[in-house]
Amino acid sequence: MSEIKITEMNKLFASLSESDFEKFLQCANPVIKEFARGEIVMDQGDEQDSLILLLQGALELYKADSEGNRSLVSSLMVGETFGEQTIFGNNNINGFTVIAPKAAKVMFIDKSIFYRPCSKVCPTHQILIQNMLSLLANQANLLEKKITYLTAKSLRKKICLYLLEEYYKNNGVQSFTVTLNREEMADYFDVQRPSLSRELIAMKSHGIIDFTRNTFKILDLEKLTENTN
Amino acid sequence: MSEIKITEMNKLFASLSESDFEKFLQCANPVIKEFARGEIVMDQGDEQDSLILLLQGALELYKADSEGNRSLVSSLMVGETFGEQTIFGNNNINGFTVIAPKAAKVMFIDKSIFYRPCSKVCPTHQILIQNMLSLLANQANLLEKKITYLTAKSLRKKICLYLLEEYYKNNGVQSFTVTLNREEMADYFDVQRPSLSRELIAMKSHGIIDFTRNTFKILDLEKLTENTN
DNA sequence: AAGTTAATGTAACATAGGTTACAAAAGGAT
DNA sequence: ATCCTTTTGTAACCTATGTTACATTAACTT
Repeated sequence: MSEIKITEMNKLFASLSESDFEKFLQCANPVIKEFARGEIVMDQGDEQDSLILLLQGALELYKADSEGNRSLVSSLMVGETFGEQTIFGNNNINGFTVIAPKAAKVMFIDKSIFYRPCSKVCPTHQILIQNMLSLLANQANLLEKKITYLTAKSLRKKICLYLLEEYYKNNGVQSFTVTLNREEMADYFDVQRPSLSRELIAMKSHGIIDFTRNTFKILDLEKLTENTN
Repeated sequence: MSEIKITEMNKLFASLSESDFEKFLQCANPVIKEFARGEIVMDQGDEQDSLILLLQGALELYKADSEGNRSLVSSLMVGETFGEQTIFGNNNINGFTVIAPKAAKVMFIDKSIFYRPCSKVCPTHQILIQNMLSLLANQANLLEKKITYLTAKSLRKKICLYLLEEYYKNNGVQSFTVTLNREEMADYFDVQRPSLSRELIAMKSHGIIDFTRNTFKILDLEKLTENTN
Protein backbone atom coordinates (compact mmCIF):
# COMPACT_ATOMS: atom_id res chain seq x y z
CA MET A 1 0.00 0.00 0.00
CA SER A 2 2.42 2.65 1.18
CA GLU A 3 5.92 2.93 -0.19
CA ILE A 4 7.42 4.12 3.07
CA LYS A 5 6.67 2.62 6.44
CA ILE A 6 4.05 4.88 7.91
CA THR A 7 4.17 2.90 11.11
CA GLU A 8 7.76 3.94 11.60
CA MET A 9 7.36 7.55 10.54
CA ASN A 10 4.31 8.69 12.34
CA LYS A 11 3.59 9.03 16.02
CA LEU A 12 -0.03 8.30 15.37
CA PHE A 13 0.64 4.92 13.86
CA ALA A 14 3.56 4.09 16.08
CA SER A 15 3.48 0.65 17.72
CA LEU A 16 1.22 -0.66 14.97
CA SER A 17 2.58 -3.56 12.97
CA GLU A 18 2.37 -3.31 9.20
CA SER A 19 -0.47 -5.80 9.23
CA ASP A 20 -2.27 -3.85 11.95
CA PHE A 21 -1.99 -0.79 9.79
CA GLU A 22 -3.51 -2.70 6.89
CA LYS A 23 -6.33 -3.81 9.13
CA PHE A 24 -6.86 -0.24 10.24
CA LEU A 25 -7.11 0.86 6.61
CA GLN A 26 -9.86 -1.68 6.01
CA CYS A 27 -11.69 -0.32 9.05
CA ALA A 28 -11.16 3.34 8.26
CA ASN A 29 -11.83 3.04 4.57
CA PRO A 30 -9.96 6.26 3.86
CA VAL A 31 -10.24 8.33 0.71
CA ILE A 32 -7.05 8.61 -1.31
CA LYS A 33 -6.64 11.47 -3.74
CA GLU A 34 -3.85 12.49 -6.06
CA PHE A 35 -2.92 16.11 -6.60
CA ALA A 36 -0.95 17.65 -9.42
CA ARG A 37 1.83 20.15 -8.90
CA GLY A 38 0.39 23.44 -7.64
CA GLU A 39 -3.02 22.07 -6.82
CA ILE A 40 -4.80 23.18 -3.68
CA VAL A 41 -5.45 20.29 -1.31
CA MET A 42 -7.42 22.34 1.17
CA ASP A 43 -8.27 25.99 1.51
CA GLN A 44 -7.89 28.26 4.49
CA GLY A 45 -11.33 28.50 6.04
CA ASP A 46 -12.53 25.09 4.88
CA GLU A 47 -14.20 22.78 7.33
CA GLN A 48 -11.95 19.87 8.11
CA ASP A 49 -13.25 16.54 9.37
CA SER A 50 -10.57 14.25 8.00
CA LEU A 51 -7.05 13.79 9.10
CA ILE A 52 -4.60 14.30 6.25
CA LEU A 53 -1.83 11.74 5.84
CA LEU A 54 0.70 12.46 3.13
CA LEU A 55 1.58 9.30 1.21
CA GLN A 56 3.68 10.66 -1.64
CA GLY A 57 5.18 13.98 -2.70
CA ALA A 58 5.03 16.98 -0.40
CA LEU A 59 2.57 19.52 0.97
CA GLU A 60 3.08 23.12 1.92
CA LEU A 61 1.05 25.10 4.43
CA TYR A 62 0.43 28.73 3.73
CA LYS A 63 -1.26 31.36 5.82
CA ALA A 64 -2.90 34.41 4.27
CA ASP A 65 -2.81 37.73 6.11
CA SER A 66 -5.55 40.35 5.93
CA GLU A 67 -4.22 41.64 2.60
CA GLY A 68 -4.31 38.16 1.15
CA ASN A 69 -0.55 37.73 1.00
CA ARG A 70 0.28 34.09 1.43
CA SER A 71 3.34 33.16 3.42
CA LEU A 72 4.77 29.70 3.85
CA VAL A 73 4.34 28.49 7.39
CA SER A 74 5.60 24.95 7.19
CA SER A 75 5.71 21.90 5.02
CA LEU A 76 4.72 18.27 5.34
CA MET A 77 6.94 15.31 4.56
CA VAL A 78 5.78 11.90 3.43
CA GLY A 79 4.35 9.99 6.37
CA GLU A 80 3.36 13.08 8.29
CA THR A 81 -0.18 13.99 9.27
CA PHE A 82 -1.99 17.28 9.40
CA GLY A 83 -5.08 18.50 11.16
CA GLU A 84 -5.29 16.61 14.44
CA GLN A 85 -6.05 19.73 16.43
CA THR A 86 -8.52 21.05 13.93
CA ILE A 87 -10.67 18.00 13.36
CA PHE A 88 -11.32 17.37 17.05
CA GLY A 89 -11.73 20.98 18.09
CA ASN A 90 -15.09 22.70 18.41
CA ASN A 91 -14.12 25.09 15.67
CA ASN A 92 -13.08 22.68 12.95
CA ILE A 93 -12.04 25.37 10.48
CA ASN A 94 -8.71 24.75 8.87
CA GLY A 95 -6.35 27.71 9.22
CA PHE A 96 -4.02 27.09 6.29
CA THR A 97 -4.05 26.82 2.57
CA VAL A 98 -2.54 23.43 1.81
CA ILE A 99 -0.85 23.20 -1.57
CA ALA A 100 0.99 20.38 -3.31
CA PRO A 101 4.27 21.91 -4.52
CA LYS A 102 4.78 18.78 -6.59
CA ALA A 103 2.61 15.79 -7.44
CA ALA A 104 1.25 14.37 -4.19
CA LYS A 105 -0.85 11.48 -2.96
CA VAL A 106 -2.92 12.22 0.10
CA MET A 107 -4.99 10.01 2.38
CA PHE A 108 -8.03 11.49 4.06
CA ILE A 109 -8.98 9.63 7.23
CA ASP A 110 -12.35 10.49 8.73
CA LYS A 111 -12.02 11.56 12.33
CA SER A 112 -14.76 9.24 13.56
CA ILE A 113 -12.46 6.28 13.22
CA PHE A 114 -10.58 7.63 16.22
CA TYR A 115 -13.49 7.40 18.60
CA ARG A 116 -15.71 4.76 17.03
CA PRO A 117 -14.08 1.45 17.79
CA CYS A 118 -15.06 -1.23 15.34
CA SER A 119 -17.33 -4.03 16.47
CA LYS A 120 -14.39 -6.36 16.91
CA VAL A 121 -12.88 -4.13 19.61
CA CYS A 122 -9.52 -4.76 17.99
CA PRO A 123 -6.34 -3.81 19.81
CA THR A 124 -5.31 -1.77 16.78
CA HIS A 125 -8.06 0.64 17.52
CA GLN A 126 -7.07 0.99 21.12
CA ILE A 127 -3.51 1.81 20.20
CA LEU A 128 -4.70 4.32 17.66
CA ILE A 129 -6.92 6.12 20.11
CA GLN A 130 -4.20 6.08 22.70
CA ASN A 131 -1.70 7.49 20.23
CA MET A 132 -4.08 10.24 19.23
CA LEU A 133 -4.75 11.21 22.85
CA SER A 134 -1.05 11.19 23.48
CA LEU A 135 -0.30 13.28 20.43
CA LEU A 136 -2.80 15.95 21.37
CA ALA A 137 -1.69 16.02 24.99
CA ASN A 138 1.96 16.32 24.00
CA GLN A 139 1.13 19.12 21.64
CA ALA A 140 -0.64 21.01 24.41
CA ASN A 141 2.26 20.39 26.78
CA LEU A 142 4.68 21.73 24.22
CA LEU A 143 2.62 24.85 23.71
CA GLU A 144 2.41 25.35 27.44
CA LYS A 145 6.15 25.18 27.75
CA LYS A 146 6.51 27.64 24.93
CA ILE A 147 4.21 30.00 26.80
CA THR A 148 6.33 29.87 29.94
CA TYR A 149 9.25 31.03 27.80
CA LEU A 150 7.25 33.74 26.10
CA THR A 151 5.89 35.13 29.35
CA ALA A 152 9.16 35.09 31.27
CA LYS A 153 9.70 38.70 32.31
CA SER A 154 13.24 39.03 31.02
CA LEU A 155 15.55 37.57 28.47
CA ARG A 156 17.85 36.59 31.29
CA LYS A 157 15.11 34.46 32.74
CA LYS A 158 14.36 32.78 29.45
CA ILE A 159 17.99 31.86 29.07
CA CYS A 160 18.20 30.51 32.60
CA LEU A 161 15.03 28.45 32.17
CA TYR A 162 16.38 27.00 28.97
CA LEU A 163 19.85 26.21 30.26
CA LEU A 164 18.46 24.61 33.40
CA GLU A 165 16.20 22.44 31.33
CA GLU A 166 19.11 21.33 29.16
CA TYR A 167 21.17 20.76 32.29
CA TYR A 168 18.54 18.41 33.69
CA LYS A 169 18.19 16.66 30.36
CA ASN A 170 21.91 15.98 30.66
CA ASN A 171 21.42 14.39 34.07
CA GLY A 172 23.05 17.25 35.88
CA VAL A 173 26.27 17.44 33.92
CA GLN A 174 27.18 21.13 33.95
CA SER A 175 28.68 21.12 30.48
CA PHE A 176 26.54 20.30 27.47
CA THR A 177 25.86 21.09 23.86
CA VAL A 178 22.46 22.31 22.77
CA THR A 179 20.83 21.61 19.43
CA LEU A 180 19.70 25.16 18.76
CA ASN A 181 22.07 27.70 17.29
CA ARG A 182 21.84 31.38 18.21
CA GLU A 183 19.31 32.24 15.56
CA GLU A 184 17.01 29.35 16.47
CA MET A 185 17.38 30.01 20.17
CA ALA A 186 16.51 33.68 19.65
CA ASP A 187 13.49 32.61 17.59
CA TYR A 188 12.30 30.26 20.29
CA PHE A 189 12.60 33.00 22.90
CA ASP A 190 10.97 35.47 20.52
CA VAL A 191 13.85 37.95 20.76
CA GLN A 192 16.43 39.24 18.30
CA ARG A 193 19.66 37.36 17.86
CA PRO A 194 21.93 40.30 18.80
CA SER A 195 19.90 40.79 21.96
CA LEU A 196 20.43 37.17 22.86
CA SER A 197 24.16 37.38 22.20
CA ARG A 198 24.41 40.51 24.31
CA GLU A 199 22.67 38.89 27.23
CA LEU A 200 24.64 35.65 26.99
CA ILE A 201 27.86 37.63 27.03
CA ALA A 202 26.69 39.62 30.02
CA MET A 203 26.02 36.35 31.84
CA LYS A 204 29.45 35.10 30.87
CA SER A 205 31.10 38.27 32.16
CA HIS A 206 29.24 37.82 35.45
CA GLY A 207 30.69 34.35 35.78
CA ILE A 208 27.33 32.59 35.64
CA ILE A 209 28.00 30.60 32.49
CA ASP A 210 30.68 29.97 29.93
CA PHE A 211 30.10 29.01 26.31
CA THR A 212 31.48 28.78 22.85
CA ARG A 213 28.91 28.42 20.10
CA ASN A 214 26.43 25.73 21.11
CA THR A 215 28.45 24.32 23.99
CA PHE A 216 27.51 25.73 27.35
CA LYS A 217 28.98 25.31 30.81
CA ILE A 218 27.14 26.26 33.95
CA LEU A 219 29.56 27.95 36.34
CA ASP A 220 27.15 29.24 38.97
CA LEU A 221 24.20 26.91 39.22
CA GLU A 222 22.74 28.78 42.16
CA LYS A 223 22.60 32.10 40.36
CA LEU A 224 21.12 30.41 37.31
CA THR A 225 18.40 28.89 39.45
CA GLU A 226 17.67 32.19 41.19
CA ASN A 227 16.96 33.88 37.88
CA THR A 228 14.33 31.26 37.23
CA ASN A 229 11.78 32.82 39.59
CA MET B 1 -23.92 8.89 43.34
CA SER B 2 -22.93 12.48 42.76
CA GLU B 3 -24.72 15.35 44.45
CA ILE B 4 -24.29 17.68 41.52
CA LYS B 5 -24.87 16.73 37.94
CA ILE B 6 -21.43 15.96 36.60
CA THR B 7 -22.91 15.45 33.18
CA GLU B 8 -23.95 19.08 33.11
CA MET B 9 -20.85 20.53 34.66
CA ASN B 10 -18.06 18.87 32.81
CA LYS B 11 -17.10 18.99 29.16
CA LEU B 12 -15.77 15.49 29.43
CA PHE B 13 -19.07 14.01 30.48
CA ALA B 14 -21.19 16.31 28.39
CA SER B 15 -23.87 14.61 26.27
CA LEU B 16 -23.94 11.64 28.63
CA SER B 17 -27.24 10.94 30.29
CA GLU B 18 -27.23 10.35 34.03
CA SER B 19 -27.72 6.65 33.44
CA ASP B 20 -24.90 6.61 30.88
CA PHE B 21 -22.68 8.17 33.48
CA GLU B 22 -23.65 5.46 35.96
CA LYS B 23 -22.83 2.84 33.36
CA PHE B 24 -19.50 4.50 32.73
CA LEU B 25 -18.73 4.37 36.43
CA GLN B 26 -19.34 0.63 36.46
CA CYS B 27 -16.98 0.27 33.52
CA ALA B 28 -14.30 2.56 34.84
CA ASN B 29 -14.46 1.32 38.39
CA PRO B 30 -12.86 4.49 39.71
CA VAL B 31 -11.23 4.93 43.10
CA ILE B 32 -12.92 7.44 45.36
CA LYS B 33 -10.96 9.00 48.20
CA GLU B 34 -11.82 11.51 50.85
CA PHE B 35 -9.38 14.16 51.96
CA ALA B 36 -9.41 16.21 55.13
CA ARG B 37 -8.82 19.95 55.20
CA GLY B 38 -5.21 20.71 54.30
CA GLU B 39 -4.38 17.25 53.03
CA ILE B 40 -2.24 16.83 49.95
CA VAL B 41 -4.09 15.07 47.16
CA MET B 42 -1.14 14.90 44.85
CA ASP B 43 2.41 16.21 44.98
CA GLN B 44 4.30 18.18 42.39
CA GLY B 45 6.54 15.68 40.63
CA ASP B 46 4.27 12.67 41.19
CA GLU B 47 3.46 10.39 38.32
CA GLN B 48 -0.13 10.77 37.31
CA ASP B 49 -2.09 8.08 35.50
CA SER B 50 -5.57 8.89 36.71
CA LEU B 51 -7.82 11.73 35.85
CA ILE B 52 -8.96 13.62 38.91
CA LEU B 53 -12.64 14.49 39.18
CA LEU B 54 -13.67 16.59 42.13
CA LEU B 55 -16.92 15.34 43.66
CA GLN B 56 -17.16 17.42 46.81
CA GLY B 57 -15.32 20.29 48.43
CA ALA B 58 -12.58 22.11 46.61
CA LEU B 59 -9.01 21.63 45.42
CA GLU B 60 -6.21 24.13 45.04
CA LEU B 61 -3.26 23.87 42.69
CA TYR B 62 0.06 25.23 43.85
CA LYS B 63 3.32 25.55 42.01
CA ALA B 64 6.64 25.60 43.84
CA ASP B 65 9.48 27.73 42.50
CA SER B 66 13.15 26.87 42.84
CA GLU B 67 13.25 28.17 46.40
CA GLY B 68 10.29 26.03 47.34
CA ASN B 69 7.85 28.90 47.72
CA ARG B 70 4.40 27.67 46.86
CA SER B 71 2.09 29.96 45.00
CA LEU B 72 -1.54 29.36 44.19
CA VAL B 73 -2.04 28.85 40.49
CA SER B 74 -5.69 27.97 40.30
CA SER B 75 -8.44 26.10 42.01
CA LEU B 76 -10.88 23.37 41.11
CA MET B 77 -14.62 23.50 41.62
CA VAL B 78 -16.90 20.55 42.15
CA GLY B 79 -17.46 18.76 38.86
CA GLU B 80 -14.21 19.88 37.34
CA THR B 81 -11.44 17.57 36.25
CA PHE B 82 -7.69 17.85 36.44
CA GLY B 83 -4.82 16.19 34.64
CA GLU B 84 -6.02 15.47 31.10
CA GLN B 85 -2.87 16.80 29.53
CA THR B 86 -0.59 15.11 32.00
CA ILE B 87 -1.99 11.60 31.97
CA PHE B 88 -1.88 11.25 28.19
CA GLY B 89 1.44 12.99 27.64
CA ASN B 90 4.73 11.18 27.31
CA ASN B 91 5.96 12.89 30.40
CA ASN B 92 3.19 12.06 32.86
CA ILE B 93 4.66 14.04 35.73
CA ASN B 94 2.17 16.24 37.50
CA GLY B 95 3.37 19.83 37.75
CA PHE B 96 1.33 21.00 40.73
CA THR B 97 0.83 20.32 44.38
CA VAL B 98 -2.86 19.63 44.76
CA ILE B 99 -4.25 20.42 48.18
CA ALA B 100 -7.73 20.18 49.66
CA PRO B 101 -8.38 23.54 51.35
CA LYS B 102 -11.41 21.97 52.94
CA ALA B 103 -12.77 18.44 53.20
CA ALA B 104 -12.93 17.01 49.68
CA LYS B 105 -14.08 13.90 47.88
CA VAL B 106 -12.09 13.01 44.82
CA MET B 107 -12.62 10.45 42.08
CA PHE B 108 -9.57 8.95 40.40
CA ILE B 109 -10.35 7.60 36.94
CA ASP B 110 -7.66 5.49 35.33
CA LYS B 111 -6.68 6.85 31.96
CA SER B 112 -7.00 3.51 30.20
CA ILE B 113 -10.76 3.77 30.29
CA PHE B 114 -10.45 6.50 27.66
CA TYR B 115 -8.85 4.31 25.06
CA ARG B 116 -9.94 0.82 26.06
CA PRO B 117 -13.52 0.49 24.95
CA CYS B 118 -15.39 -2.10 26.90
CA SER B 119 -16.37 -5.34 25.24
CA LYS B 120 -19.92 -4.09 24.71
CA VAL B 121 -18.71 -1.26 22.45
CA CYS B 122 -21.19 0.94 24.23
CA PRO B 123 -22.01 4.39 22.83
CA THR B 124 -21.12 5.90 26.18
CA HIS B 125 -17.54 5.01 25.60
CA GLN B 126 -17.52 6.55 22.17
CA ILE B 127 -18.88 9.80 23.47
CA LEU B 128 -16.34 9.80 26.25
CA ILE B 129 -13.42 9.28 23.90
CA GLN B 130 -14.75 11.90 21.55
CA ASN B 131 -15.14 14.37 24.39
CA MET B 132 -11.63 13.74 25.58
CA LEU B 133 -10.19 14.20 22.09
CA SER B 134 -12.19 17.36 21.75
CA LEU B 135 -11.11 18.68 25.12
CA LEU B 136 -7.43 18.17 24.38
CA ALA B 137 -7.71 19.65 20.89
CA ASN B 138 -9.55 22.70 22.20
CA GLN B 139 -6.95 23.18 24.88
CA ALA B 140 -4.19 23.13 22.26
CA ASN B 141 -6.13 25.54 20.05
CA LEU B 142 -6.56 27.90 22.96
CA LEU B 143 -2.88 27.80 23.76
CA GLU B 144 -2.04 28.43 20.13
CA LYS B 145 -4.23 31.49 20.09
CA LYS B 146 -2.61 32.73 23.25
CA ILE B 147 0.77 32.33 21.57
CA THR B 148 -0.27 34.47 18.62
CA TYR B 149 -1.09 37.21 21.10
CA LEU B 150 2.13 36.78 23.01
CA THR B 151 4.30 36.86 19.92
CA ALA B 152 2.61 39.82 18.26
CA LYS B 153 5.38 42.37 17.81
CA SER B 154 3.60 45.30 19.38
CA LEU B 155 0.90 46.06 21.86
CA ARG B 156 -0.97 47.84 19.10
CA LYS B 157 -1.08 44.62 17.14
CA LYS B 158 -2.33 42.63 20.11
CA ILE B 159 -5.13 45.08 20.62
CA CYS B 160 -6.09 45.03 16.96
CA LEU B 161 -6.08 41.24 16.85
CA TYR B 162 -8.28 41.10 19.90
CA LEU B 163 -10.75 43.73 18.78
CA LEU B 164 -11.06 42.16 15.35
CA GLU B 165 -11.78 38.82 16.92
CA GLU B 166 -14.47 40.32 19.11
CA TYR B 167 -15.83 42.16 16.10
CA TYR B 168 -16.20 38.91 14.17
CA LYS B 169 -17.73 37.20 17.18
CA ASN B 170 -20.34 39.95 17.05
CA ASN B 171 -21.10 39.17 13.41
CA GLY B 172 -19.48 42.33 12.18
CA VAL B 173 -21.27 44.81 14.39
CA GLN B 174 -18.74 47.57 14.96
CA SER B 175 -19.83 48.30 18.49
CA PHE B 176 -19.57 45.67 21.18
CA THR B 177 -18.83 45.03 24.82
CA VAL B 178 -16.00 42.71 25.81
CA THR B 179 -15.95 40.52 28.89
CA LEU B 180 -12.43 41.41 29.97
CA ASN B 181 -11.76 44.53 31.97
CA ARG B 182 -8.51 46.46 31.55
CA GLU B 183 -6.61 44.46 34.10
CA GLU B 184 -7.65 41.12 32.62
CA MET B 185 -7.03 42.31 29.11
CA ALA B 186 -3.54 43.49 30.08
CA ASP B 187 -2.92 40.12 31.71
CA TYR B 188 -4.01 38.25 28.64
CA PHE B 189 -1.68 40.35 26.47
CA ASP B 190 1.08 40.00 29.05
CA VAL B 191 1.55 43.75 29.39
CA GLN B 192 1.01 46.26 32.19
CA ARG B 193 -2.37 47.84 32.60
CA PRO B 194 -1.14 51.46 32.27
CA SER B 195 0.65 50.50 29.06
CA LEU B 196 -2.57 49.10 27.69
CA SER B 197 -4.54 52.20 28.67
CA ARG B 198 -1.93 54.43 27.06
CA GLU B 199 -2.06 52.52 23.79
CA LEU B 200 -5.84 52.35 23.73
CA ILE B 201 -5.99 56.09 24.20
CA ALA B 202 -3.46 56.61 21.43
CA MET B 203 -5.66 54.56 19.13
CA LYS B 204 -8.66 56.58 20.16
CA SER B 205 -6.87 59.84 19.46
CA HIS B 206 -5.94 58.54 16.01
CA GLY B 207 -9.59 57.90 15.30
CA ILE B 208 -9.19 54.14 14.96
CA ILE B 209 -11.46 53.19 17.80
CA ASP B 210 -13.65 54.68 20.45
CA PHE B 211 -14.41 53.18 23.84
CA THR B 212 -15.63 53.70 27.32
CA ARG B 213 -14.75 50.99 29.80
CA ASN B 214 -15.51 47.62 28.23
CA THR B 215 -17.56 48.93 25.34
CA PHE B 216 -15.61 49.41 22.14
CA LYS B 217 -16.51 50.86 18.79
CA ILE B 218 -14.46 50.32 15.68
CA LEU B 219 -14.21 53.58 13.75
CA ASP B 220 -11.61 52.67 11.16
CA LEU B 221 -11.87 48.99 10.38
CA GLU B 222 -9.28 49.22 7.62
CA LYS B 223 -6.59 50.64 9.87
CA LEU B 224 -7.42 48.08 12.52
CA THR B 225 -7.01 45.30 9.99
CA GLU B 226 -3.72 46.72 8.69
CA ASN B 227 -2.20 46.59 12.13
CA THR B 228 -2.96 42.90 12.23
CA ASN B 229 -0.08 41.97 9.91
C1' DA C 1 -26.65 62.27 48.32
C1' DA C 2 -22.51 61.44 50.62
C1' DG C 3 -18.90 58.55 51.31
C1' DT C 4 -16.39 54.55 50.11
C1' DT C 5 -14.26 51.30 46.95
C1' DA C 6 -12.89 49.68 42.57
C1' DA C 7 -11.68 50.61 37.87
C1' DT C 8 -9.51 53.41 34.65
C1' DG C 9 -6.74 57.31 33.00
C1' DT C 10 -2.51 60.04 33.05
C1' DA C 11 2.16 61.58 33.29
C1' DA C 12 7.30 61.39 34.09
C1' DC C 13 10.84 58.68 34.01
C1' DA C 14 13.68 54.37 33.47
C1' DT C 15 15.28 50.52 30.84
C1' DA C 16 15.23 46.18 28.39
C1' DG C 17 15.40 44.84 24.20
C1' DG C 18 14.88 46.16 19.14
C1' DT C 19 17.44 47.80 15.14
C1' DT C 20 21.11 48.33 12.12
C1' DA C 21 25.31 47.71 10.41
C1' DC C 22 29.58 45.97 10.72
C1' DA C 23 33.53 43.00 12.68
C1' DA C 24 35.40 38.69 13.81
C1' DA C 25 35.59 33.98 13.90
C1' DA C 26 34.48 29.36 12.35
C1' DG C 27 33.56 26.09 8.89
C1' DG C 28 33.54 24.48 4.04
C1' DA C 29 34.98 24.30 -0.60
C1' DT C 30 38.49 24.50 -4.22
C1' DA D 1 46.39 27.81 1.94
C1' DT D 2 43.01 30.82 0.15
C1' DC D 3 38.57 32.23 -0.66
C1' DC D 4 33.87 32.18 0.41
C1' DT D 5 29.91 31.51 3.35
C1' DT D 6 27.77 31.13 7.65
C1' DT D 7 27.51 31.99 12.30
C1' DT D 8 28.38 34.74 16.13
C1' DG D 9 29.94 38.94 18.48
C1' DT D 10 29.84 43.96 19.12
C1' DA D 11 28.52 48.67 19.48
C1' DA D 12 25.59 52.89 19.05
C1' DC D 13 21.40 54.37 18.98
C1' DC D 14 16.29 54.19 19.41
C1' DT D 15 11.77 53.18 21.08
C1' DA D 16 8.11 50.59 23.10
C1' DT D 17 6.79 49.23 27.18
C1' DG D 18 7.65 48.87 32.21
C1' DT D 19 7.31 51.35 36.54
C1' DT D 20 5.47 54.22 39.92
C1' DA D 21 2.51 57.13 41.83
C1' DC D 22 -1.30 59.78 41.63
C1' DA D 23 -5.80 61.75 39.51
C1' DT D 24 -10.22 60.91 37.88
C1' DT D 25 -14.29 58.59 37.09
C1' DA D 26 -17.67 55.10 37.75
C1' DA D 27 -20.00 51.89 40.76
C1' DC D 28 -21.66 50.55 45.12
C1' DT D 29 -23.29 51.14 49.93
C1' DT D 30 -25.74 53.23 53.54
